[in-house]
Amino acid sequence: MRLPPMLLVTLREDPAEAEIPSHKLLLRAGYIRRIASGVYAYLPLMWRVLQKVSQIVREEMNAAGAQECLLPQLQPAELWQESGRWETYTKAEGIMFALIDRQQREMGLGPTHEEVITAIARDMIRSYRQLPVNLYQIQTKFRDEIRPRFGLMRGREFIMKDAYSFDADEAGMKLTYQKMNQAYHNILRRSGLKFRAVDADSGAIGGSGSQEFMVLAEAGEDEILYTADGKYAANVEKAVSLPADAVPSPFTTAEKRETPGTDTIEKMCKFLQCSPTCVVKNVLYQAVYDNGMMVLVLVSIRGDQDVNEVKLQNELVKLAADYRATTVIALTVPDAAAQEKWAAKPLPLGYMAPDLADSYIKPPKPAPVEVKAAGGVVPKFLRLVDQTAVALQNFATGSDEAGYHVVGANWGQEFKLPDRVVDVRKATVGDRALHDASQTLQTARGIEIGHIFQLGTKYSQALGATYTNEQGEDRPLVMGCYGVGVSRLAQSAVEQAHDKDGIIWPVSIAPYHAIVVVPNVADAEQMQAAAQLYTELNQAGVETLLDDRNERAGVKFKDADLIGIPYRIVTGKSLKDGKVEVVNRATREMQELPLVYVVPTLQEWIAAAIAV
RNA sequence: CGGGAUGUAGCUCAGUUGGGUUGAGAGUUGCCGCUUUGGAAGCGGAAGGUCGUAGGUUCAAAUCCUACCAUCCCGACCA
Repeated sequence: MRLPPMLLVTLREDPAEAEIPSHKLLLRAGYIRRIASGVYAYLPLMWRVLQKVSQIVREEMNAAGAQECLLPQLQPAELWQESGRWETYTKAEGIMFALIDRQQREMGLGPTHEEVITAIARDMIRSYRQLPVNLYQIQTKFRDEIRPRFGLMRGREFIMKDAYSFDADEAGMKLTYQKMNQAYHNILRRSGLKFRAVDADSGAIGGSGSQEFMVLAEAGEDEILYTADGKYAANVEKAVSLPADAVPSPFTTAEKRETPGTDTIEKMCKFLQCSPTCVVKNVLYQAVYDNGMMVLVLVSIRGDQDVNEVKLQNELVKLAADYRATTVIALTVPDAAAQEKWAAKPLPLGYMAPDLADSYIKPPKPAPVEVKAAGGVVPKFLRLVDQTAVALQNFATGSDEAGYHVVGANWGQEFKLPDRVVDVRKATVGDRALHDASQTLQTARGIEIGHIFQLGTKYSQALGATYTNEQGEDRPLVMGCYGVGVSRLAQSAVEQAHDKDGIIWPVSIAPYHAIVVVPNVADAEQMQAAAQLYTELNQAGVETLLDDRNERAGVKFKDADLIGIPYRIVTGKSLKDGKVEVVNRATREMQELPLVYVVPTLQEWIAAAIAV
C-alpha cells in the first residue's frame, strides 16, 4: 500500500480522551476513532492487525479440531428466558442491549452465545456418534458495560472469538478443555505476548473449572498471584493461600473494655496491644438478589484478613434458594445513605460484634414473618464466619457499643459461632502457598484476554440439549466454552510493547511487516529504488508500505515509528553505493544492505520472528 | 448506578474567579505560496468557532443561574 491513498492521520499530541499508553498510541497513530463511549471504528491499519490476530486464532482453533461458524448477533428473548439469564442480563446491572422489534417481540444483542449454540446443539446433536463437537466464531459482541474504559480494552462493542464444545461426558469435556488450553497458549505465544495462565473465578457464565489468560502489563485491571516455582498462578479473585499463623492471644479472661476512638482494627490493636490475628472483625455487606430481596450479611473474619468479595458473592449465590432467588445481582458495603434505608437505629460502626442484633434492621412494614414482596429487606442478618476466625481463642471483637470492645472471648461462650463456615478470605502477596509453604505469593498485573470454562451441563440442562448414548439413554451434553478478546488482545500488545516514539508491534500481528521510506522524493534515483523495492517485497510476500509523501524525512520517520512497523527501509544516502538502510523498530538497530539482499533478508527475519 | 472532573477551531489548550469594543485567542493540523530536504524545519498568506444543548437573569453572557446532553476518571461487571 502506498501512503497517499491509504487513510493515515497521525496526531502530534495525546488525545484528551485517552488515559493509558496503548489507547493514546492507537488514537495518535490513526488506528482507531471513538464513535461513542466504548464504541470504536477500526481504521485500515487496525483492521489489518485484527485480521492477523483472527488468523492466528483461526489456525490454532482449527488445529485443535474446532470448526468455524457464524451465529446471529440479534437474538430472541425466549432463548434467554429458557436459560434463565434474560432477567439478570437485561435488568439492573445487566449488560445485554435489549430492544423491541416492530412486532413487539423482545430481542437482545448477543453479549455471548451459550443460548444460541445450545439451541443449535439441541436441534442437531442426537447421537454420541456425532460427538465431540467444538464450534467457534469470530464476531462483534455487544455488552452494555457499566463503565467502558481504555479504548478497546473494555468496549461496549468488541471483537471476540468464542468457542463452545460438546462432549458426551465429563472426561471428554476435560480433554477438549485441555486442547483449548494448549491452543490458547499457542495463540498468545504466536501473537508475541508475555502472558500467564491463571486459575480463575467462573463468574456469571457458570460452570466449574476455569482459567484466564493474562497478558502481563501494569495497566491491567486484574491482579495475579503466583509462585516463583511456576506451580501456582491465580487471579486474586480466586487465589488461595495459607494465612499467617495467629499470634497467641494476650487475653486470658473475657471482659468488656473501654476502647475509645478505636473504630479501625489498626487503632484497636494499638490500644489493646494485641496482634490483629487475635481479633474477630465483623464486616457488613448488603446483597441484592435477582428477585429484589435484600439480605444483610455479617461476615466474621480474622482481623488481619480481608474479605474477597468474589468468593463472598459465590457463597451468597449458593444460598440464593433460601431466599427464593437464583443469583446475586449486587453486593456492596452499605454506605451511610444505604444504611438509613433499612437500619432501625445507627449501627455501632467499628464496634460491631458477631451477634449484632437483628433489631438493628427495621421490621418489614406489614410485619409478615417472611418477606415476599420484591424489594423487601430480610429482617435477619445472614451470619457467616470465615475459616480464619473459627479457631481463634480468647479473641477480641466488637461489643455492639461504640467505644467498647470485648476481649478474651470464645466461640460457644460469649458468642455463638455462626452456622455457616465459609472461605471468603482474600489471598494476598506474601502469603505462603498451599502446595508448598516455602513458596510465597508474588503479584503482577494482567489484562484478561482469554478465558476458558468447563461449563458442564448448566446450559444443556436448562435448554434440554441432550443426546442418546450407546445404551440408548438420553444424556445432557457436557459443554465447555472458550473466549478470546481479539480486539483487546491487539491493544494489549501495544500496552506491552511501546516506547516514547510509538507502537512496537510483534511481527506476527503488525499491520505491515515493512515500510519503505523515501527521504527525498525529489531524488529520482531514490524514488525509483523505493518503488522497485516496494514491488519486489510485496511480490515476495513481505507486506510493505511505501511512504513517498512529499514531506520532510523527519516527518516520515516519526510516522513510521509511531505506527510501529517492524522494519523500516530507507532509500537514502548510501543508495549511491547500491545500498539501503534497514532499521529494526524494536531494537533501533540499523544496517546497510545491498539492494539485492533486501528481499531475502527481510523474508528470513520475518520468518524467524513469526516462527516462535 | 453512586462519587469526582471536563465540555471553547480537525487536535492540545488559554480566556470564565470579578459579565463589557482591547481582538474570541495561542500552539498545532489541514489548504495556498516561497524556501528547505535524514527525525514533526523556516517565512508569508488565507481559512477554520451554533464557546456542549435548551431555557433564564441582564442594557450586555464563553463568563452568572437552572435543566438536560455528552465525554473522561474512581468503585461493582467482564474478552
